[in-house]
Amino acid sequence: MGPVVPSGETLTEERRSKRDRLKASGGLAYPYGFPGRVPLASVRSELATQPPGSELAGVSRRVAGRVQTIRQHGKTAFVPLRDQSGELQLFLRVDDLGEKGYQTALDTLDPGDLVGAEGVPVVTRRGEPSIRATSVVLLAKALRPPPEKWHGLQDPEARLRQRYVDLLSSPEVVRTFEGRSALVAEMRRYLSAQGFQEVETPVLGRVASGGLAHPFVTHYRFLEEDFRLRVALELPLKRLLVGGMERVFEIGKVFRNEDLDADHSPEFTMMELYWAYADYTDVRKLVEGLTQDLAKAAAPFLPKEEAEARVRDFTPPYPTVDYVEALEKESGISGIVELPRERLVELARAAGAKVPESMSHGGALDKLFGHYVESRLVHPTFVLDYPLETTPLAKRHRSKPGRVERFELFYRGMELGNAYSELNDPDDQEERFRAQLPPPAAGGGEGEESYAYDEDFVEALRYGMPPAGGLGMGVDRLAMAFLGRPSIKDVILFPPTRSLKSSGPTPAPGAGAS
RNA sequence: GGGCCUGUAGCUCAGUCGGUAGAGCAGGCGGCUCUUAACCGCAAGGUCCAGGGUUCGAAUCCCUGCAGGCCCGCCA
Repeated sequence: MGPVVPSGETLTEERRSKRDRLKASGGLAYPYGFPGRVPLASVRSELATQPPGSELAGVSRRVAGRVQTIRQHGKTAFVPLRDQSGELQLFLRVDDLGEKGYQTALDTLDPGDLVGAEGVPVVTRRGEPSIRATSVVLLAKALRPPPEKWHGLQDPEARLRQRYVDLLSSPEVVRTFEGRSALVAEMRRYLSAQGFQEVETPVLGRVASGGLAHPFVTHYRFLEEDFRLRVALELPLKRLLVGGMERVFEIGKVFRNEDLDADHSPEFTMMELYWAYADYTDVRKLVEGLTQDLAKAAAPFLPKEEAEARVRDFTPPYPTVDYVEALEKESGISGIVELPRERLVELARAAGAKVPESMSHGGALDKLFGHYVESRLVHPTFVLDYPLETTPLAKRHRSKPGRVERFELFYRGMELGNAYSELNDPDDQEERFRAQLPPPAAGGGEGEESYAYDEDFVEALRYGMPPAGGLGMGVDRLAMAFLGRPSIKDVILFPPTRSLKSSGPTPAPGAGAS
């Protein structure tokens, strides 16, 4: 005997030879389509009022889907199929298919195969809606077996690395992504109805600004220049306000060269909108309307009680809290924002945050805010009016000194959106960018993690940007929030994974330890 | 980056005190003309994540590495 063949390859070979046998007998292993096919759910609903043991006499339907399992009983067999609409079983009988056709079907089919069938809609004596097939054809052979039919694919790593297997075996995962799709479609519809135009701005740019993040850097050979992938959509969109577009939005990927965890992914989808002649209070009303709408749009994708609870949660108006008041209240330290930077750094460290010595006053405040306040904001809540130095692109508050007109929307301790009355004074903008540059002696190698100074943006402001309100929302997080998923990986189809290194012998560090 | 946990058949999982590998599903063969995780019988299927160490003997104990999950820290 030859070397041991791994059993996984044996399974693949068995399936391959079934396919080839079909080909040899004149069948097409991979036909070009299956015209006239109707969704399985439509046949199911046609049969909804039919009593057990009856059929739609004289009717013929063509259906297609993936074989879930094959229950064979000698001269009859039941083959449940699944398509995107749902499930329906084929009822195969020697009497309908003939000896040869019946045998061929059972000899070639395996769970996981994609098949087409034609036949009469019937309800079996046991009451199961079915197609009593008069013909069955293989549409594509699955050389790999599907995961175990009862438990599905459980290995969390495999579910990410081979999302297609996760999807084909787990309708509820498909459902989540259908829900995400519906949310994004509703967002587009809503904004469009409010008069916003969707635009597309560059992913590649020389300066990655508009957000606080490490950019990904790449190289454009033709221009012989390094480019950065955008970390936010903000600055190009505001340039459009300068140019005379009054209501714009963009939904697109942004990239931040940072850690991956339950609510962060290095590439994620952002929606930003800019609204000329409005301010952050107008934007707040819009966010209430939009999120209320999204909660309703998500309802069909959730269990009834969960959907109702979510719709209740997102019934405006949402409570508002003042940033400083909330921080003072939760931390129990009055006058906290006036404390010197060094003291804030101490406090943040005492609260368990990892804070570099050089951290700015605003940065330390944000740590404290995150620690004391954010996790407690369970129901939708607007936090208003952030300290000036935390927010270089927002307009100074009209009545609260040292603050900007900004709000963030929190839900279940997670930030869903961020909005400003947009700063449109070019001189102030220049100054605020400068204030954000890393402290000269700080070092720490974190140089890129600041609001990069976008010179051309300041130049654009010099031409005059109308007063405006702006908003950014994390689309992935919206999907998490409205679809009730705990991890951002649950709403990203193909999340990043580490590469699998070849598992050759690793050098033994303490080689030959004796 | 720190802590805890996980990795065994294609899939889902057992594996006791360290004694040389198990089940279910899927697949193969046989049976069965209304099943619903169909059922019944037979046979087969393994790089126990990788490398090293301890030991007469390692899936099991120790070390290192790889991959993943959760918690913490951090950017949304």
